[in-house]
Amino acid sequence: MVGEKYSLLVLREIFFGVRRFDGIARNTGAPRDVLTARLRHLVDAEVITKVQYHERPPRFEYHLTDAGQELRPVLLLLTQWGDRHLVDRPPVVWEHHCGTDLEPVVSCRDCGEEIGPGQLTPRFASPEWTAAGHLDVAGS
Amino acid sequence: MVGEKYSLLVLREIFFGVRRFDGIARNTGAPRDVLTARLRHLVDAEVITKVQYHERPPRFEYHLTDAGQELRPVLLLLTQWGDRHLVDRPPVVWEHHCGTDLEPVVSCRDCGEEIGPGQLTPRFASPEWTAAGHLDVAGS
DNA sequence: GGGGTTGGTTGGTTTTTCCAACTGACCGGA
DNA sequence: TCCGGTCAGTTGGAAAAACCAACCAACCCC
Repeated sequence: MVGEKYSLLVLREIFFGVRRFDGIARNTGAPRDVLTARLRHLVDAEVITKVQYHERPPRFEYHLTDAGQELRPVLLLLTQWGDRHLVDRPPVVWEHHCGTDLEPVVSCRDCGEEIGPGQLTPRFASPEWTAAGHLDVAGS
Repeated sequence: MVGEKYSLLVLREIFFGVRRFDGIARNTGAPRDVLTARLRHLVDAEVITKVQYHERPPRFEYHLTDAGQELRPVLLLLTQWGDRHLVDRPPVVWEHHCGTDLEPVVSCRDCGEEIGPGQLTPRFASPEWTAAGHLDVAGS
């Protein structure tokens, strides 16, 4: 989903409130035909929906579904990472309704501790993955 | 960075502990030449480093830098989203050192509240963005 | 000495992306 | 009524990227 070029940028724009074809095209720099394909794909994946805002000619806006809304934390975190490592100064800050500039933190629901390195071990659902050498964590 | 095909998958593998070329190639399904390019790119971006583990012939492992480690929460959250919306059952769970299966939550550092829809408003660093109609949030 | 592992590179084909131009249906102003 | 602009795409051809199978060098173990 997010591995396709521009799909994350498209979502970013929609999170900003830019919901129309031309606006998204301008802000992402995506070629219009590629954008058409991406939007269709995101609609198919039920991340966004096409909402008609004008009868004739038919004009549409792209709105987030509930599933799409749940991607917001991912974007927020990715943005934070980019702000820290890729740019000098954050080009945009999100103001939280508590009045401060948002700094998102990720923590464990159960113990409340913030996630840091060395706290996690993966456990795989089906043993055949590892057995087939398909995911040989050990041998590396 | 993450928009390029396979780069997120490569990082996932390294987070799993798969650090060598052949293992990453197997688990991601990336063509070897593409993988070569991605790894080089990630090294250039200082997300991972090439660590020699054998002298002759020279053999390398790819390890996360500090910046790379900080991408882990992003992957965790993205995985959580995929588990919820794209697959039936999570193929892998991360065990937190507190003893439970990790469910990551994102919250505001200042007020501690979990991030939900409708709590955030964007503020842009340079007004020319909006002024140029380059990012016209309003007009949509 | 034969087979397997490892970390790539190479050459040629297929798939995507890119880009500029075009379309059709409107709207507002002169 | 004509002219320009907006909007959401579509089209065709060129450029870039991905894909794939084969190859390579330098080991290792038996």
